[in-house]
Amino acid sequence: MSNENMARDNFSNDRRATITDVAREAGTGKTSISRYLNGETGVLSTQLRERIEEAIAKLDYRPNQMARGLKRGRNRLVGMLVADLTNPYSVEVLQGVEAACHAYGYMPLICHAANEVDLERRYLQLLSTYRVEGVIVNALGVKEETLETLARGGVPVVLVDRSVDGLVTDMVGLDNTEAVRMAIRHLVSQGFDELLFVVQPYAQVSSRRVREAAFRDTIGALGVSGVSGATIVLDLDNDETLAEIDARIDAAQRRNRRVALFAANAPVALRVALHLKALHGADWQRRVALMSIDDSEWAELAGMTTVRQPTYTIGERAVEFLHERIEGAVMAARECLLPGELIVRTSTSAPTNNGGT
Amino acid sequence: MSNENMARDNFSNDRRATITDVAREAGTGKTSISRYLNGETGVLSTQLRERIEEAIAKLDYRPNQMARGLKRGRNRLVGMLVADLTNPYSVEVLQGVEAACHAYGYMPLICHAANEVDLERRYLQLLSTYRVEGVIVNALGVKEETLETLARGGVPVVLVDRSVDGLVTDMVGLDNTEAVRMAIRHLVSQGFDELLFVVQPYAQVSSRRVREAAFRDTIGALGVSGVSGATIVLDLDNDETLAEIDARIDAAQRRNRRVALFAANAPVALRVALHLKALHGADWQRRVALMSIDDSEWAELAGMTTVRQPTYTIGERAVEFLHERIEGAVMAARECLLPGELIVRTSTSAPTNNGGT
DNA sequence: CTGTTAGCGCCTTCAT
DNA sequence: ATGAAGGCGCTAACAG
Repeated sequence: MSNENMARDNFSNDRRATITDVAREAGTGKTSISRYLNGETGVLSTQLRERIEEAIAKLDYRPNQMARGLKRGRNRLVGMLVADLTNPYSVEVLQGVEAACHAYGYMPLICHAANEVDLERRYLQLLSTYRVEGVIVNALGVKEETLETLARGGVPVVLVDRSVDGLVTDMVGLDNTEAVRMAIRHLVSQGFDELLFVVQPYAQVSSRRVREAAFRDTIGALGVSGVSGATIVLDLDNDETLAEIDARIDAAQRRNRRVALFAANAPVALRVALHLKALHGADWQRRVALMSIDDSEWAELAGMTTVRQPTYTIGERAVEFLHERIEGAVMAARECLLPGELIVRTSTSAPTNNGGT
Repeated sequence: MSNENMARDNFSNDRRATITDVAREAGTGKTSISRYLNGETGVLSTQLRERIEEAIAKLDYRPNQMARGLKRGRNRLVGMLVADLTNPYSVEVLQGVEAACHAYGYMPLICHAANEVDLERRYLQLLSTYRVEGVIVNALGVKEETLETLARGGVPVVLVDRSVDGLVTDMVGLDNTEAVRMAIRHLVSQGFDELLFVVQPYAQVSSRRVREAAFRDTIGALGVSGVSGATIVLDLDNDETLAEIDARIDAAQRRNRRVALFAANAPVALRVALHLKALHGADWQRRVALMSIDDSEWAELAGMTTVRQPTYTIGERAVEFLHERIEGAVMAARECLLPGELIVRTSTSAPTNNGGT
């Protein structure tokens, strides 16, 4: 037997070592190994412990989590279902989730629904079959029977960013209402008096609805001050809906209004920016002001004012909620709304009131 | 008992139903249930099958994957270790991986190392304890003992984008050499004659080294034609290294050279762009040409020329390789280098040769 | 302090 | 065509 293979080949060639192998190697029973693994130290004689450590090292033994989970009923797995990893928001939340999971000793099982309801359902079922101890869900929003089944089956669920109709669970996200107010306050203070809120079709996504409602309400309350606004629904999969934006801007500028576009999230902002650039050329930013919720990486490059979400904290908080639930806490569903932060950049500085034609 | 609870409460209240419960409910043995679950249809009488289906539905039974895996030795889990989810490249590769995994019936366990070696190692170990059947790794690049242990332990490993010193495994990524050549060819054809290649410290990341080498070689071969170039190492965590870029540009322009910056990847491109913007203002793009490898979402917005990587395909191919290996294929390590695609935009159009001062 | 004995939920011969 | 029994790797009572 070649020298370099010695270490691994001691016992049966390929198969990973099991607790039994270790016990045999250490000349003891499986129980002691198990105790050692579970940190029940101090209950083992020093010499036994040493023998065990040697055996483990020699066999390169790693306890099989599946088997442990099967036995004790908890596998430390938590599911994290993300609607769209393409959205930087999700990735940032994810980072918070991951960090918190590690702190609590969970292993996050990340699933990416890619905005497809079928995938969402499929992953939810999969998570269920893997017996995750809890699930953090950035749901697509559609009433998902599987999700409800999970929740009713005793698996803790905490929602992120969006709530789901008819499902009462913990939920954590941005304080959308206040965020929108903050943004509008800023725009108005900068002298803009015609605000165009651009949002994707609400579909079932609660945060979009809430943001739009907040926009409408705030504008309504501002009516007397001469500030007006309107909502434009933009379908990212349908370029034609972009035309309405142009029309609105045109009309307003013709009336000599100082127009500002307010995108409900980063994907919308990007699409709008691309469109405006195609329309007005490289210096489109001098033609129309644009801000958005979500502080994406290119916002700084474009000098676009944004409301940054406390994404990382959202992720952390979600895990905290989940952890409490997993530990057995029983209480009414909680809602955690975190404040956004206004990042002022040049895009909303001087309302130059540059006319239309 | 309230009516709405009837469905779930039939058998013991909370615990998920097990195969035994189903067998009892269907008035048969566990074996038949198992057979049904494994699609050994045609071996079951129609009526038995119906009874089983009813029982499963009634109890909302889902087989426990952990238990199955424990028994048959394969749990259909594959690990996907991502160095940095913040990099859109990774997310795109991920999508290919996910799609392919579904096609093959694998469940991808996604782990995010967040550029931390400790995390990388920890996740690798975790994946090992969960007995994944294979791992796709976008490694940090450092010589990772754990990775080697895994591979030698018989777990198939496929590397993405980067290779790891001293580790021979399948690997799939961009054809960096050709990509760089293509880019340089483009720049030269556009009239640029002073090319500055900006890359992060190579550290252990093979793709960076390869790209830089390709740049140096290609420029070298071009020497006669009056095209020159240099490599600038940019540390994203140290703003001071940006100064060198300015100095180089200045010097070259003073010599009346037509300068183009060539970023080795998206993060570098973004940092450089931000810097240039801070330095030259909103119309920085008229002052200096910038292109990059990686076609990030803001590239279109900035009108930046790029080489787009076949990210999705890379992910798919990685899973294919892994699958073959899991199925037991034995052969020498393969290397799959996919071609990039040049996306020409305005940033590299007219080398206006705008002087320095 | 340490070892023995039952299972966890499922699959797989092996009988029937 | 169907069921009974044993065991995957591990933990958790019980005994010693």
